[in-house]
Formats: sequence, C-alpha cells, structure tokens
Amino acid sequence: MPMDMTAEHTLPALQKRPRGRPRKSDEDRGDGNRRGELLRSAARLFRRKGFGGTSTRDIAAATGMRSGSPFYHFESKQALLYAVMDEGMRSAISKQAAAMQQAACPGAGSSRGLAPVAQLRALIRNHFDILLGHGNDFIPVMLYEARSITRSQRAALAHLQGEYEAPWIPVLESLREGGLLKADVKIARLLIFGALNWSVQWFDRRKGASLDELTEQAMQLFTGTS
Amino acid sequence: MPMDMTAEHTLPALQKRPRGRPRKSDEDRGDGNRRGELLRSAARLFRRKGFGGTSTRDIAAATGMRSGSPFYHFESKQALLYAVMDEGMRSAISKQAAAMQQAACPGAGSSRGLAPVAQLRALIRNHFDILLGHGNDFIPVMLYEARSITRSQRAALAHLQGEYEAPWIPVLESLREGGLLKADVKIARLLIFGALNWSVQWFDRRKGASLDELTEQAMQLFTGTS
DNA sequence: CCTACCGATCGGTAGG
DNA sequence: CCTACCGATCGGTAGG
Repeated sequence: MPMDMTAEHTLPALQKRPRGRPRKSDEDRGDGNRRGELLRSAARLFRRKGFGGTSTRDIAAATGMRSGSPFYHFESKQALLYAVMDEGMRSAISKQAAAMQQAACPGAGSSRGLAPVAQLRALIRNHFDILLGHGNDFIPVMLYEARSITRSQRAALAHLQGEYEAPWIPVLESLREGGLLKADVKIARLLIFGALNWSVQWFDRRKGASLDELTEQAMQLFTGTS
Repeated sequence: MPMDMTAEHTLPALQKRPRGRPRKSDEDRGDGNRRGELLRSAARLFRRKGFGGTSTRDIAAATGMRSGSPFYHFESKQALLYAVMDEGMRSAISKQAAAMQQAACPGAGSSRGLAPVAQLRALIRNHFDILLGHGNDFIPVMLYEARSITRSQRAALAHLQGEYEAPWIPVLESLREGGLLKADVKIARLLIFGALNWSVQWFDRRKGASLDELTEQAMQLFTGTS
C-alpha cells in the first residue's frame, strides 16, 4: 500500500482527541446538518449572484454563522461550490432512477411501440422537476458556474453527467428508429438538453404553463407526439 | 445649444490641453478605438471567468492599460458589462436583418410553401453564427451574466431582445399552420432558443459538426424537414 | 463553531 | 490615459 499515513495508526482507537479543530469523520451525519444548511445557502446565493459575486461572509450570514465558520466545513470557497454541484448531480441521478422505475412498471404489459415515448416523457418531466422545482438551486448552479471549478473537478462532474445522460440514449435511439425523432441522436440529445436547461432562465412558477404542460409541448416539438 | 462647456472654447484650437480629464464627446469615433478594445477584452474575460471573477485590472492589462484607465471610458465595472451586452445585441440585430434580407430575395419567385422553412433555416444559421463565430463573446456574456446588471438595464436589454426575436414569430406561426411545427408557438420559441443558446456550452469549433450541419440537425429536430 | 485578525486585492478617484 | 492612492472587502487562518 503506497499510502503510509501519520502515526495515528499506532494510537489506541478510543476517541482520538482532536487538537485544534475537531475533525469530522463522516460528512452527512451528526452535525452534517449545518453542512447541509451551508450547501443550501451557498446554492441559493451562487445562483442569484454568481460565484464571484457571492462572498463566504454572505453564505455564513445566510446560514446564521460567523464569517470564519464555513471554513470549518469546507476547505475553500471553491470546495463549497464543487460540493453544491456534486450534491446536485447525485440527487438528480437518484431522482431520475426512481422516475424511470415508476415509468417502466405500469406499461410493462402494454404495447411495445409506446414505451420509448412514455420513457422520454418521464425523463423530460423529471428533468423539469430537477431544474424548476422550488428550492432546487443545485443544478442551476452546476449548469451556470462550471467555469469556476478546476479542470479535474469538472472531469469528475462530467462523469456524473454521463451517468445522468445514459438512460436518455437508448430512448432517443428507439425513437429515431421508430421515425419519431428525425435528427441525429447525439446532436438531438445536446439540443434537447439545451432546450430544457434553458428553462431555468425564463420559467416562472407563479405564472404560465405548468411543468406537465411544458413537458407535453416539449414532446410535441421534439417528436411530434405527446 | 444646451451644451455650455468649459472655457476651452475661447482658447486657440491648437492642441487644447485637457486639464483633469478630457471629455469624450462622441463614443465610437476618434479614440473610440480604445473603447472598443476595452469592450472586446472585457467580453472575453467576462465570458471566461465571469463578471465577479474578473477584475477591472485584468481588463485593463488585457487592453494594455493601467489599472485606473478603464474608468476614463466607463463609469463603472457594471457599466462596462452593460456596454458589452448592449453592443452584442445591436450587432446581433443588424446581422440578423442582413441575413433575412438575403434569405428573402432568392426565393422571391419560388413556391410559397417553402418560404417559412427557408426563413427558419436562415434565422437558425445566423443565430449559430452569432453565438459560435470566433471572437463573438458579446452574446454569450449577455446570455450568462444577466443577473449582474440592474433591473432597469435588464429592461432595456429585454427591449432589444424583443426586437431580435420579432422576425422569428411569424415564421414559427407559418410553420405551425403548415403542420411542420407541432408545439405551441410561444413555448416552442423558448425551447428552440434554449436549444440553440445552449450550444455555447458544448460546441467546439475545432471538432464535430459544422454550423451548417448543426443547422440541418436543428431543422430536423424542430420541424422534421431540412 | 467563534473571536480576532492578516495580507491581498478590489473598484474607484484626484489630479495632472 | 497614467500615477498614486484610498477605504472597503475579501478568502482564509490561528487558537481556543
């Protein structure tokens, strides 16, 4: 094992007393509560004012902390931004998996031709929910602040994005084969994600169409069916 | 003439020596050159690092100026951002008008049914050019930094955006009536602009499809024709 | 997680 | 457009 760490290995395992600042051993239990609050505040502010336009003091104040305290939970402002994006992607992936499971079951016995349409509808509807459901600032931040993380952080996120996009591909291919999708699948996917992602710029929950109506219109636009 | 300026008027016209700061009377001639260079540098940096992540010193350095000099041309950093967006929109509007004029002439005598398809193609092709042509950072900045300008500045830009979008509406309505566009025109317009605008996030001039191919695929996706 | 603090950088200005 | 500068704010840290 190449990792030869500190002498702590040799110490008795009972409650190693942290000198200086206590180390957090697990990230999402115990006081992971405050960490979660920080993430939510940060997501909201990063979205509203941008990464460069938000100070760590803003975030601390919005969470009810003093200016230095965010750095107990996160190494740096950038690490906080990355954590927002990472959390957003993981949550999106698990929501999408749940949505697909639901969409698969009811139509299990029905006609084989209808399946890809229903699946695309489920994917789009879920995507709108992730983008536009209230309190969902994580994904918008990820979509619009990618330039503020490092190249390797971006690579890690790209991996998660690939995971998220994976279920879309066979669905789009089925539609293409069935003649309902007229464009090249790879480019169609990019254009479709663009159309959906852009909705965070104009969608107003308080007026206009519902997410269901939006989904129907998107289905009409891309496949001519609904 | 309401402009009653300084006593400089009474001095001999040879090389009026500016005390304090010389006033610029016109904005885009004479040394408007440097102003334009500032705009281009600012657009590039705002796009790459965001408004909050770019310092006025960065912009000055990229233009070959000292740190205080941008403020000779612009009241504030925000005014510089707004000028980038305003210039971007005006340029886009005039480019679009030229593209539409070209698209209208050749098909003047041809079949009436083909026109809206050709017009949408011209609009989309031109839009890709505005977004993805090299050196065109102005519109991407406008698309992704809107939150960093004031409400009234946003309102002024919205007016220009309305002007830009105007020619799209009758074209989309024709296509809808002709059965080639299946979605509601208002929502379709928003989704289509999203699909196109998002391309600034993934399009790579050095590889992949050309703008012509991209346009064809977009036409296929939205109208099923090309 | 708070207190107290540091060095760096920032937007902007006076004056020429 | 440069020089020289200011007050404010910023990300981050030591120490408890």
